[in-house]
Amino acid sequence: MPELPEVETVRRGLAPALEGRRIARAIQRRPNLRYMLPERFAERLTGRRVEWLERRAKYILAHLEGEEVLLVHLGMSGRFGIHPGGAPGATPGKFHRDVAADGAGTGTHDHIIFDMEDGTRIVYSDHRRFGFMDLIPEASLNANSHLAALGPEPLGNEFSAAVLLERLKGRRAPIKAALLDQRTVAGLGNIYVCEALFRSGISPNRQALSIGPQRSERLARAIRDVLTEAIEAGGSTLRDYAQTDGELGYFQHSFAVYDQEGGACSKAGCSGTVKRTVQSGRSTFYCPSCQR
DNA sequence: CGGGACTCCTGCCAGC
DNA sequence: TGCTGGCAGGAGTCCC
Repeated sequence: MPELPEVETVRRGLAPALEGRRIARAIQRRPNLRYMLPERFAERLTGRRVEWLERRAKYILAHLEGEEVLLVHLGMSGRFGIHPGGAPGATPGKFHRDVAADGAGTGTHDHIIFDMEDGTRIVYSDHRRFGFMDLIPEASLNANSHLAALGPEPLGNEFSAAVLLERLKGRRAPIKAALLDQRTVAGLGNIYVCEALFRSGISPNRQALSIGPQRSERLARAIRDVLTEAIEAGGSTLRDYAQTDGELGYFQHSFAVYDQEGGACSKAGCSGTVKRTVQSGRSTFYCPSCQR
């Protein structure tokens, strides 16, 4: 799933179709995603105007009219498709049919559908169903269990080398695991952790507590740089992820180590080979020769 | 409490 | 061609 850059790309893709627009009808095609959907979920969304879209870590927050927030996590395979004029009723002669003219929203894994008042159909699909949605009062947003423990936004002002250093202090876990923990820094996932560690020349096996001010400086910069570049590239496209418009991000062509097992290390002057190992059940890619 | 293993679900791909 | 096992961008829960 999408990590921070992919989620940000999705947010940007959805914004023009949702912000300031009303949901004429929401449809839920199953009672649960990863978790049970809230009571009367579709009913409560129907007729509501979306004020604005925000991203926090890997979450998309749709602030709704009426002081409620639709919280969305894409999990591993969640995606939104936007179909202009795809809603039933958008085309004369097609009124009150559940199926859009182009069939959008009828796939096995099309779980949630938003028919906007301008006729745009927005379809949420998620074949692995690790994603989820919730509907929560605006006032309790910061107390929400999904959001409360999140670490600093790596692209925000609250993140710095000093903050990172503080958050790694005393932690015996490998730095790779510490960075995947959303309480350390919010929004990183397997790809960008591998890439940031490579850029900063830090071994994924190094204990988090052994990161000093200098390495923290390099690591914080690498995290910011790699995320920024990935967002500019429209995210990374693997297997089952695509942007809202079906276009593909292209940052995957810039991976230095992720999924590059056996490849030559791209660091200038390094003759190492990219290695794959497994840490807490997840693949780690790194160059043993220049990452220390 | 910190940290690691296991789990949820489905699809795809390599290898036999 | 068809089956099987392994793997996938996440993260909550359980257990030591």
